[in-house]
Amino acid sequence: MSHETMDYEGIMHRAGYRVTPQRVMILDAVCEGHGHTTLKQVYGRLQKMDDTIDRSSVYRTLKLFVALRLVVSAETPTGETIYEISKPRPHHHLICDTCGREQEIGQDAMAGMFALVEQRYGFTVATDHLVLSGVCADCRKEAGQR
Amino acid sequence: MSHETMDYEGIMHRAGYRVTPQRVMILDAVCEGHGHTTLKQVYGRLQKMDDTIDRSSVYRTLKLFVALRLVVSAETPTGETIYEISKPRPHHHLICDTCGREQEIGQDAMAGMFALVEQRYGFTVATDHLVLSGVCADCRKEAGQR
DNA sequence: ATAGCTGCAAAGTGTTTGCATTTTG
DNA sequence: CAAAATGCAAACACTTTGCAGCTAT
Repeated sequence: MSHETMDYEGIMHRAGYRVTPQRVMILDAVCEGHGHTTLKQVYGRLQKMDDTIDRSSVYRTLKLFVALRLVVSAETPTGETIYEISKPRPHHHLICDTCGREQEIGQDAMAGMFALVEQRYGFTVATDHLVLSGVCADCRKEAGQR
Repeated sequence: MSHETMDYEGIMHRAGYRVTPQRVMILDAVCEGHGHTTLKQVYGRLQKMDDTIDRSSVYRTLKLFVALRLVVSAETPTGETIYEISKPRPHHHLICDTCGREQEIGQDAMAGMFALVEQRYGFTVATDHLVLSGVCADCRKEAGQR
């Protein structure tokens, strides 16, 4: 879901926050990531649009967006924080250790595991954006040929 | 597995690294965490044993231990890096958002999900130490009573 | 003996905060 | 107009690095 298809202005307004050009640009920049982006990448994209925007605004705004659930953040196994426009349905990611490619997978791939954890340990999982690392199909095929 | 039950000296030695008192102390301090610890906590414990040990040694050593697979590291959903003595079998953790308690769960809880990801996307998951957040059984019970 | 490790100090990175000024509603 | 957001600069926290001296093998 790109931010144009969601009522981000309404959400921000209802929560008592202002819609400033910077905030719109930052949301745009997150969208342009198509999937994950790091804060660094967001900041880089913003520089091209308007180089007066400050890093601290990006930090503040991203944090706000996550609080408002306009944006989701997650930690990769290597400790990077990544941001992404919220989707109507929770989803997760696979990142290939070899080629670095990222792939999105649906909540249904996790549903069984979450249910199992709930059933077995009585623990209700809230994590809605997992990142798994491993080796993708293509890279494994290539590795096999060698 | 506490480090006393594994041949850490042999592992280090075979890999061409020296077994120094600092390294032994750091491994001890990770052990004392019983489950997760942060670098900060490890450093705190070390201070009580020997306050001449330097932070940089802790950073270096922890990194070495992870490379040697004596210690496993993981990222929590909040972006903290946690360390833990390697266990013979991979396992994962549940952290309760409400009470903060940590619970260990076996690989078998994930096995089905990993297999599904493999089958459906051809992606071989390598992540061997996941941390899920959510609400534990006790806290949910309490919340329900209110 | 010597390659490797440690502590120290300094430099990097990444992130947060206080405040004057500007802007939104 | 008032409240809130921005940019700036400084502070902060976390992590890495170069190097001289020390230590395990």
